[in-house]
Amino acid sequence: MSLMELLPVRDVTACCSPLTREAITEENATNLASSLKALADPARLRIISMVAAHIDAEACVCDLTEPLGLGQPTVSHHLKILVDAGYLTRSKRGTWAYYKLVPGALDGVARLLVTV
Amino acid sequence: MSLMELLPVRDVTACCSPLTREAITEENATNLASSLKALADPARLRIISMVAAHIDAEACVCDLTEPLGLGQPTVSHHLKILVDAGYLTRSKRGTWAYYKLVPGALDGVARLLVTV
DNA sequence: TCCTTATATTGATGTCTGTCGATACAAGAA
DNA sequence: TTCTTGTATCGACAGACATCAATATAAGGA
Repeated sequence: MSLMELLPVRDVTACCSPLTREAITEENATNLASSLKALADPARLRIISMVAAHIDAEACVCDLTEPLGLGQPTVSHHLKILVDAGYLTRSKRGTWAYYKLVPGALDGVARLLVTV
Repeated sequence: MSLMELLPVRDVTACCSPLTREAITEENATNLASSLKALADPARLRIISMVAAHIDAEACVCDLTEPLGLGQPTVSHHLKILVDAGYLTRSKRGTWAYYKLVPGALDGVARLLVTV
């Protein structure tokens, strides 16, 4: 239920068939809920969208704080949640930390929701 | 940010293209986050899965409380959130309230997440 | 070495959320 | 009408969350 015990979304989505295809287990429901919770915040959705739209599809913290209108610690906090959940990767170059989308992560979640 | 001011998921997903296709607006991010938040709970994911798996793809509160292991007020609370978010419909017949999936609601959310 | 810059972490605060027990409401049966 | 049953709402409580200011860490430059 908390955002702290997080299985990477890749592992969460590898396990099962779509929600409405067969009854989900309690454990898988807990894991999927955690992955969705990591996504279910306006700032984090915008971060994902901004990273995808940025040059080379990567962005550093300094690219995000001003357009988000949030403090740097808050942005770092959201980025950590997205990395821990497996939606973003972090790579440090010099003093900068660059964040990129994990290919297929969002698609894995989408696959579990779809009904067709 | 709260679960209380909720736009039906149908309206949320009608508005925009996938998250990673173009930068999402602040308002659309807020709406999508609310729709995802309604989904991001183990009990509610299991409810959706159970309703889909039930006979005639509908279920009443009494069908859900025991398998969920939650009290009746708690289940009613979760159902209200899912109805308000536009994932379920409620129809009352006699003393029973029957809940059904809203066709296409989950697919609308999935469409916004997908990157391909 | 010291300074500067970019990022992460810590601690605190107000708000939100999931759950329950108690109660209210609704509808059919006696 | 009264009783019973299924569901909804209310009030309370503990835990979780988003945010910030302050501080710590890391890495390059002078």
